Amino acid sequence: MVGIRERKKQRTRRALIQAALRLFDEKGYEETTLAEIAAAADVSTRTFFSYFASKEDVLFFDAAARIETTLALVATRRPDEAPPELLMRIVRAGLAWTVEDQDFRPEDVRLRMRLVMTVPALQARALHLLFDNQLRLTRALREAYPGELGPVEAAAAVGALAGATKLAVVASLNRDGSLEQAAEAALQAAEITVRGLASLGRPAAR
Amino acid sequence: MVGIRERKKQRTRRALIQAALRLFDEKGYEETTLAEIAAAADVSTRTFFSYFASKEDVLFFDAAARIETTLALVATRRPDEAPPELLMRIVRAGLAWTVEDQDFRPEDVRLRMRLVMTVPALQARALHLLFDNQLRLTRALREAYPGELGPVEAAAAVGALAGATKLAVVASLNRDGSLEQAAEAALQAAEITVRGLASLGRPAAR
DNA sequence: TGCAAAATTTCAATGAATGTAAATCATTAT
DNA sequence: ATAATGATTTACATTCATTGAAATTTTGCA
Repeated sequence: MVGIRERKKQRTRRALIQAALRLFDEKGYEETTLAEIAAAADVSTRTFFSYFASKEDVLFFDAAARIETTLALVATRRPDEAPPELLMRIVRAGLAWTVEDQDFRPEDVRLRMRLVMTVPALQARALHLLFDNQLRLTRALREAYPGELGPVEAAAAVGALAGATKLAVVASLNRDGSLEQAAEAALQAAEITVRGLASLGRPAAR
Repeated sequence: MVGIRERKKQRTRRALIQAALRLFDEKGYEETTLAEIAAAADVSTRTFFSYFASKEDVLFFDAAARIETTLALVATRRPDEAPPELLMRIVRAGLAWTVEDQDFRPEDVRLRMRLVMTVPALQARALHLLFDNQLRLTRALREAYPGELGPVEAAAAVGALAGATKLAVVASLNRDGSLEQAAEAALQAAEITVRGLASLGRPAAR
């Protein structure tokens, strides 16, 4: 499993990611060609596609790992734990993962986030991945609460939490920028969602 | 405004849409080339791009009209109307628009929905449009409730409702298929969201 | 009718994505 | 140590979406 072959592949993969990040930063996403990325990582253009399915995908290298982790979390559901509690644990774990990324420099984490938020093609890809994960999470949630959670209820719960946190994060980043503030906004949005939108507007219960 | 010129353009636009729908249905989305669509509508390939910005866009011909209508609805906010009530009105209006499409045959409406749900590129585009609309709706909502609604609260409300209904619709369509049932699921999901996810799991309050 | 603006077509080019066959290279069995 | 094996990479060729520029046609109006 850890032969020269495997390690070389990991090195190439990382080289492609780093090359892409650097070039996207220097010249912009659409202005950077695949040929340039491949050249900067010292592989042929064709080889790029045996590592990533598309130009967009190179920036979502951790997507698979994230969804696996999320689904694994659902399996840790405690017997007395209601769906909203479990989902809140998942939200917090997801935010933590983003804020403290161990594999890449904070600089690169911010760069990636900026790219994903500003380049339409990347935005679309991100939303698509997120959506796919919501579908899978919904299914997993129903399995974690057999008989207790109807299809519409599960979809509503997952969709509402994901939608609220997503929009809160983006709105926060658009307004000021700090990752920590965005995470804080996401948490607030999640709490509002659990409590119910009805609590908005009139009561103003602080 | 209603000169020969305008009407001809509308006819060409419609011809492109219909040709695309037919070909996508017959051969599949990726198997259909722009050249074929243009040929079927009797225009040059280049002309396609003066009507639609991309191959994907031909299936989202009503996106602009929808968002305009939605934003206009926000402006009809009544003085005593709380945010969740206004948002529920918007949700219902959006569902109605989808279920009763006057411009196209129900057959084509279903076809389009099937395409958007199954073709990754279209799914991504749809999610991107939806997301953009949520950002605009969030901004409009804050303007409709000046001083009363914080940025996080507005984002949470819009995101939660949009996320819940979206996932409920897709889950419903994946399970059985009828548009009416999907709309019903969306309404239920919206109500759950307004009431709060906390109401799930234990209480089971019918 | 005849001209100016708008729309369309033609032509050319770029770049992402994919298929294919030849060439490389780590690993394994002899 | 070496040849066979299988995985990877490369070089090459092609398709197709998308865009720019110039040439041409169509339409609205003086």
